[in-house]
Amino acid sequence: MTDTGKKKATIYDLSVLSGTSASTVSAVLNGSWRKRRIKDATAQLIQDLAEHHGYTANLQARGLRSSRSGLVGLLLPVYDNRYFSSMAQSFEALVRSRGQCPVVVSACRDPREERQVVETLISYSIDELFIAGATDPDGVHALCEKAGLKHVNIDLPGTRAPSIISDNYEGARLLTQAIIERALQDGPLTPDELYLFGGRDDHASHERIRGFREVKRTLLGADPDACIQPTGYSPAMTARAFEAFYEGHGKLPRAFFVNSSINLEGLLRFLGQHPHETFADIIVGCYDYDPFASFLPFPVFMIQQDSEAMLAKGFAILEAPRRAPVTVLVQPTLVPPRTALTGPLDQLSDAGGNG
Amino acid sequence: MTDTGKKKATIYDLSVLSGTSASTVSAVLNGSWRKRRIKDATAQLIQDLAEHHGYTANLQARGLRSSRSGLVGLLLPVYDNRYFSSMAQSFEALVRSRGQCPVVVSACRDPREERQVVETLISYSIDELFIAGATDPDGVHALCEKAGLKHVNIDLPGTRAPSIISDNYEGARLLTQAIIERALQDGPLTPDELYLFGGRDDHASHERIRGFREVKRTLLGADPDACIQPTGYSPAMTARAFEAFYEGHGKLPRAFFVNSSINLEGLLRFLGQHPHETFADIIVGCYDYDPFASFLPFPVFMIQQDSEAMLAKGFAILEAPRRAPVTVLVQPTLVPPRTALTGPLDQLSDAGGNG
DNA sequence: TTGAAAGCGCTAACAA
DNA sequence: TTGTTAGCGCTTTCAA
Repeated sequence: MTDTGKKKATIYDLSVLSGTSASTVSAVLNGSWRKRRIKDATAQLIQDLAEHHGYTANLQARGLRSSRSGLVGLLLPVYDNRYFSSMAQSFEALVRSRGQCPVVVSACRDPREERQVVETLISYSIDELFIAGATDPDGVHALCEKAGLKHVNIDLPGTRAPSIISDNYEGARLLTQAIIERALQDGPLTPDELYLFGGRDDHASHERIRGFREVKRTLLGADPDACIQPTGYSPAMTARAFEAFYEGHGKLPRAFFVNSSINLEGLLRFLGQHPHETFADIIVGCYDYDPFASFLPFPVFMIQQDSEAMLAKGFAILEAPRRAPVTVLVQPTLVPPRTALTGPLDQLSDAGGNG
Repeated sequence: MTDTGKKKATIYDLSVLSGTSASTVSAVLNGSWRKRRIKDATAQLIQDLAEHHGYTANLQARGLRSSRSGLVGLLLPVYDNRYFSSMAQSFEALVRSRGQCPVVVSACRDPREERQVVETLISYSIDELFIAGATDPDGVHALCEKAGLKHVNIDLPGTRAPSIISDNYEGARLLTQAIIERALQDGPLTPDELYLFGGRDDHASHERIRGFREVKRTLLGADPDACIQPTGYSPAMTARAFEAFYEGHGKLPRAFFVNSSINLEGLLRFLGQHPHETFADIIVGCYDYDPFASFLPFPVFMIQQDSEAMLAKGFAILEAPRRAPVTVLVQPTLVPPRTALTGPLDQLSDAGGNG
């Protein structure tokens, strides 16, 4: 780091300094020198020089030339909840451990934005793309396909690309069963005392609703259609749905299944408007894990999805020679109330973060 | 999008098709054509052709040539908590609204990793860097300086670069006062009933501790040193600290200040090991905002930092002609218990996310 | 109003 | 074991 400023050193600077050619320098500095049979002494000299002058490769130039970038992308719908933020956290570690550079982007569940973002990533010649939560997976797939970009869907059942999805049906069954069993401890439960809130017209919601209805019918004998209340994926809309229900019925259902932690935030906004003693005896199941939600003043069962396993499988599939549009199911876990699990942060040293 | 495959179209393909030169195509496609006085008809023709063939610029080539990339970086310590994930969310929106491409990376609070990540970003010729939570801001600063990369520190008091920081002192005062007032409702509070847990040897912790002690001394008349319990920033370590305290005293303090949401997660892990009735009457202040924490079964006061304002100020500073290493203070907000605020997600249409 | 040409920093044949 | 050379796709003078 003696070079105190000016412009960044290039392989040409180094070739002059070392009295070798640029291609020799290039080979030494990008690791391909062993197979180019460059003398150890030459390599050593160049490496020392590079170190001394604080050389770092211009990755845009390298990428331009080799049409690869060392970048691996993760496309998220949003950052701001524990499911996706912990997925991003795991992704970072995984990609780094493979010597590549993770790039996380979000597209706000907007199909236009999704395509736009993916095009940008393609323009940077990213090497692989993990798609977690696109509203239009097949549109994104088409772009990737066209650009020859390897990609997998994470927790998203695309029909055209390999997909690793959480077993939403099984998870919903687990969760529904847990809610019912818990509710039965407080006395008999009639079918119209158990609702499902949240979700939208997507695959995950369908599967979860299917699992919910099936278990409910089996255990409670019936499942009136009115007990399914889709609200979309937004805290505000979910809060309104609870408010409407409350106005109509004078209370919340005794027990309910909430389709995601975002919907659960909607419940909180509703609760914030009312004394919580009013709802002291509700029982909630949430399809998602958030450590704080686990300690709310009523029982909250949660389903924790194994995003680390999904990502790992994703890499495995991308590495495999044949990449048929398979669908891999990953099993989620039931988390009982008042359970604070460890997360990806725990793998860091004195991990955690300010904030 | 008629071109069904093969290689991506380049400006040369388009120049042949349009019967113009590559430089004309380039100018038309990068928006500089008005000032190059290119005929409207020519521009239109080329744009149609580009559209038709699904042309997208190779950003690595553009970046290589112009040594800019359109990329704006945000360096986070970690993703997985609401403070940073919501900062990432705001960052995305802000950068996109300026027509640039946000790149979020994390460095796990590891100084080596931080420098490494920043070097990578520099190698991609990113245009600006927001540094939120580096353990070694001045080391990072040196790298940026050397590369001529414009950067600001967010919630981090670097001495060498402009810094926008949350007013930790004032926030801690607000929070401490709120805790004390609330505790006094349940009866008199002695100085040894109010503790501070969490934090480490960093600027933010110092400021918060200073604010805490000052208010405590003013309102309660004293502040024994034993009442400050630094635990580092990790849920696991914080949980152990609470466990140790509990073993020693047979109870938790009546009221305490927790230094971050990560430390608060540590409290949860501790609580998960004990019946919560035991702690039904504790009063907690948390320096950070998490919507779920707001509804825990005991009063939780929180401080919400205004990361959106910090980022916005950051952009303003980067745009200003003179960039002295100023320090800008941003005021945080006190959030009373059972208050679920809106977040950056609410600015999306039917926002929110699966998971 | 447009084109020709040079070159950003790097990689990878192909020669030597 | 190493050097020469020809680009990767784009921007940007400068000349026409």
